[in-house]
Amino acid sequence: MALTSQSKDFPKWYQDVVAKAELAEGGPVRGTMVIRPYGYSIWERMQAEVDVRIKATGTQNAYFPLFIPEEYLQKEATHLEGFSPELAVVTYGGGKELSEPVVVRPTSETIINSFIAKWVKSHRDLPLKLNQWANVVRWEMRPRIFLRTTEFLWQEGHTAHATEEEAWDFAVQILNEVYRDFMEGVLKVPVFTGIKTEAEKFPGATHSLACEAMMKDGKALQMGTSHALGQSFSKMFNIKYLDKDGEHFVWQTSWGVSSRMMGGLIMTHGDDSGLNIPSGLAPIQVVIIVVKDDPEVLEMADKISNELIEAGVRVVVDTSTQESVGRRSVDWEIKGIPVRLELGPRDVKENQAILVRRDLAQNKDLAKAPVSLDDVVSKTSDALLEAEEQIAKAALTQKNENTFPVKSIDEALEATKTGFAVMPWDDLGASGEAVLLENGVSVRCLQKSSPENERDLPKSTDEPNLVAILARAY
RNA sequence: CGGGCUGUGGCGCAGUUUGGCUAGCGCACCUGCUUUGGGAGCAGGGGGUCGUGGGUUCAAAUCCCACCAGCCCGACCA
Repeated sequence: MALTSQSKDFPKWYQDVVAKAELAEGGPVRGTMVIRPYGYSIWERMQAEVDVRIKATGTQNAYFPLFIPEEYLQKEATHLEGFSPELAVVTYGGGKELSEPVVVRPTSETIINSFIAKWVKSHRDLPLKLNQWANVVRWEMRPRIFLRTTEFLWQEGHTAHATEEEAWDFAVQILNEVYRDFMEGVLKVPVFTGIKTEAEKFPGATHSLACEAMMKDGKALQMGTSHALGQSFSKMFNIKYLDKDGEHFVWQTSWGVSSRMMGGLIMTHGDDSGLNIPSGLAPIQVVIIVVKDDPEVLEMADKISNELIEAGVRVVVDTSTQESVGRRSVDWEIKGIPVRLELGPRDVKENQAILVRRDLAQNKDLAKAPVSLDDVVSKTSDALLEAEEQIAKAALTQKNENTFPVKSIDEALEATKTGFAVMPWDDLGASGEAVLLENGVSVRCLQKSSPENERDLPKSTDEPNLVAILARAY
C-alpha cells in the first residue's frame, strides 16, 4: 500500500512512484509503455518548454515517416552497425511479404538527410535547421519504464551547415541554450555537460556532446545529446551546395531529448512521499482540498481557485469529499503537486486556508502554515517560488556532495558505488575506460579541467588536461 | 542459446506435496449508513474457461504429456 522507501529499494521505489502517481504503465508488448494522462501532461509541459527554446535557435518543426527503407540505414556503415541489433523490421504488409523490408525508425538521420539532399542546392539554402517530435523504436532487452523503453517519445533535430565550425557551434548552442537551460532552468536538474569518448559516442557522429544528471541513487542518467556529424551523412546522401568556389558537402548536426527525462525528473527530485515537481514545470501547481462537503467551503474554494487562475496559476479543486482528507493529501503528494491549500469549515470561519508545501513533506511541521484568505494569492505564489528554489538547491547539493575527485581506477570504482568520480582523462585513457566498463562504470563525458564556465566544451577528446566524469549509468 | 522459477478475478497471493463437497484471502470495485483537519468504519454485493491442448480417474487448480507466455541468473550487446 505504502510507497517503498528509497533507502530500502530504490528501483522498487521508482516503479511504485510511476504506478501510484499514475504516470505510466507497461503496454502489452514487452518494453512498450502507456503514458497515462497525468504523466503525459508533464511530458507536454516539457515539450512546450523545449520546443520554444528550439524555435528560438531558428529551427523549424516538420514531420518525417515512421517507416524507413532498410537500404537507407545501410548507407552509413557505422550508423547501421550501431543500430542493427535493436532494429524492428517490417517484412509483411497488406498480407504480402514485402520485396523491400522497411525499418521502424530508431532515429531519422537517414530519411531526413535523403530529403535535405533534395532541398539544399545553394549556399542560400543554408543553414537548414529542422526538428521533429516523434516516436522511435529500439528493441530493448532490459526495458525500464521511461528510462529505456522499446518505443519512446522524443524530439530529434537535424541541421545542415556550410562550414564545420558553424555546425560545431550549433551543436554546442543546442546543448547549452536549449538542453542545459531547460534542464537547469525548468526541470531544476543540474547536469554535467561534456564531450563523449570514442567508445560512447553516437554511431555515425564525429563528436557527441551530452548532458548527464545524477540520480538520487548516485547513478548517471544521460538526459540529452547533441552530435556533430561531420560530413559522413552528407557524403552518403550527396548533400551538396554551390557557392562562388564550387560544390561542397554540408556539415551536419543532430540532437535529441526524450521521454527518458521523465525518469530523470522522478529520480532527481522524488522522495519517500513520491514525485516532487518544480513549480514552473508542474501541470498542476496548486490543489485546493475541500475538506468537507459544505456549501460555504465549496463556494470559497471556487473563489480562491478563480483568483489563482486569474493570477496565472495552474490550479484544480479537489471536491471528492467521499474520500478522507488524509487519503487525498497523500495522493496529491505522490503526484508531486507543489502546493496544497486545505480548506474546511473552520478555515472559512477564520478567513484562512492551510497552505502545505510538497517539497517539505518529509518535515510536516515546516510544511504547513495557515494563510489569510485576504492575501492567499500572493502567499501561494511566494510558496510556489520558494518550493521551486528549495527543490533546485537540494538537487544541486546532492550532485555536489556526491561528486568525488579521484586519482586512480581503484578510487574511481569505490567512488562510483555512491556517486560520480572525476579523474584526469590523461591518466585514464581508452585502456582505463575499458577496465572501468568491465566493472560497470562508464565515462559519462569529458570536460575541461578548469573551464572559465561550464559551457565551454572541449572540441576533441584528444585535448590535454581534460577530466573524465565517471559513473554507473542507467 | 544454457540453467532455474512462475502462470488461479483488475493487482498481489494461498490452495498443488497427500486429487474430493459451492476455489479462498488481502487490496481495488459497486450499494447503503455513519464519517471527513494525514492513507475511515460497519453491513451487504458483483466479478474466476485456475495459461492452452490432450491424457489418467467415479472425480483434476491439484497427477502425467506436449505446447505457449512471462520472470530471474548466465551468455551476448551497448
